[in-house]
Amino acid sequence: MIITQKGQYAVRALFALACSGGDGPLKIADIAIDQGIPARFLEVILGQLKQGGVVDSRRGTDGGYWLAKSPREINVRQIIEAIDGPIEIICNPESSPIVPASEMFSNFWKGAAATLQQHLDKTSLADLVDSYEKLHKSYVPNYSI
Amino acid sequence: MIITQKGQYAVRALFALACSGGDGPLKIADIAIDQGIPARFLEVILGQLKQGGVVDSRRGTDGGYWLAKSPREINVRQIIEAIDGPIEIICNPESSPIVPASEMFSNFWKGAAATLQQHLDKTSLADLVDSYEKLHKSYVPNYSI
DNA sequence: TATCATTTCGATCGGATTAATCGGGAATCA
DNA sequence: TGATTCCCGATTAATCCGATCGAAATGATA
Repeated sequence: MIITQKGQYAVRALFALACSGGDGPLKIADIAIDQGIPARFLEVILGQLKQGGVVDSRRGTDGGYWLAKSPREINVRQIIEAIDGPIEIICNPESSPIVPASEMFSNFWKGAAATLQQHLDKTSLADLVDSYEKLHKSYVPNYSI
Repeated sequence: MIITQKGQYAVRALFALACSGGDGPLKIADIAIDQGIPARFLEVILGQLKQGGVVDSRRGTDGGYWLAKSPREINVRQIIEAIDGPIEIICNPESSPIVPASEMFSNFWKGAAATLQQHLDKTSLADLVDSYEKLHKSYVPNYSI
């Protein structure tokens, strides 16, 4: 596995917030049921996303969470990195000995990471909502010839 | 971390075999020193690569390992997958509940994995040797104005 | 055939990381 | 004041990964 479960949960939770369109905050419990995420774990995740400035929140009876920016301005890479830290292909332990080919390999893995980062960069929450709606529409049977 | 240490070791070990140019097998101990890999761990890795048909080996006094195919025919993706299994962005546990957006997300992560796979696909062992030699040549000081 | 060097195989261990949970405290609003 | 909800720190539980070990099988050589 490359991206942690926690990171996936984060994307799903924000997707739910984006879908709600911003009329009133969404409660943890509701998002959890909606997206099949353990509620208590989602608490932790949303807390981290708030720290990262991706969402904002309010307590109390009509409390809950909402997106801090527009869905068009939030991309998947930002979400993942707010949760799991920088997206790397490899993590270079301090102890790893330097051999003649180390530099070449380091460059190579950096290049691989870059292609992945770019791909996640160019997908925004709005894009996810779009693809979901497109996919969902195609389920509606079409009987016109 | 996305690609395991074990996978990295595998690429480095095969790089060493590719560099040796195929004159006689290379011993585990030698590769280990050359690339800074724990020898005992390299045993496991090379065993797995043999199962995957990437290398071949012989025991005894002049034993050791060699590439089963030409460096041009072995790419990084094959190596990684022989060691760590298929390159996925996410691993979907059985227990994960299905929600309406599950299919959309599944497609999305598959797409992300595909870009990474393609990048690793198009880099062969021969390419790595080439980049290493190119990089190494640049270290030689050039005093001609 | 005897011997030596080397690969081969399976089991295992500790540590790190991750997933998830818990209890209680603090804000918000009616 | 009370109900609701977020907030925070600590803790457990489970999994995975890197690495190691001992002993057996095999091949080359003399």
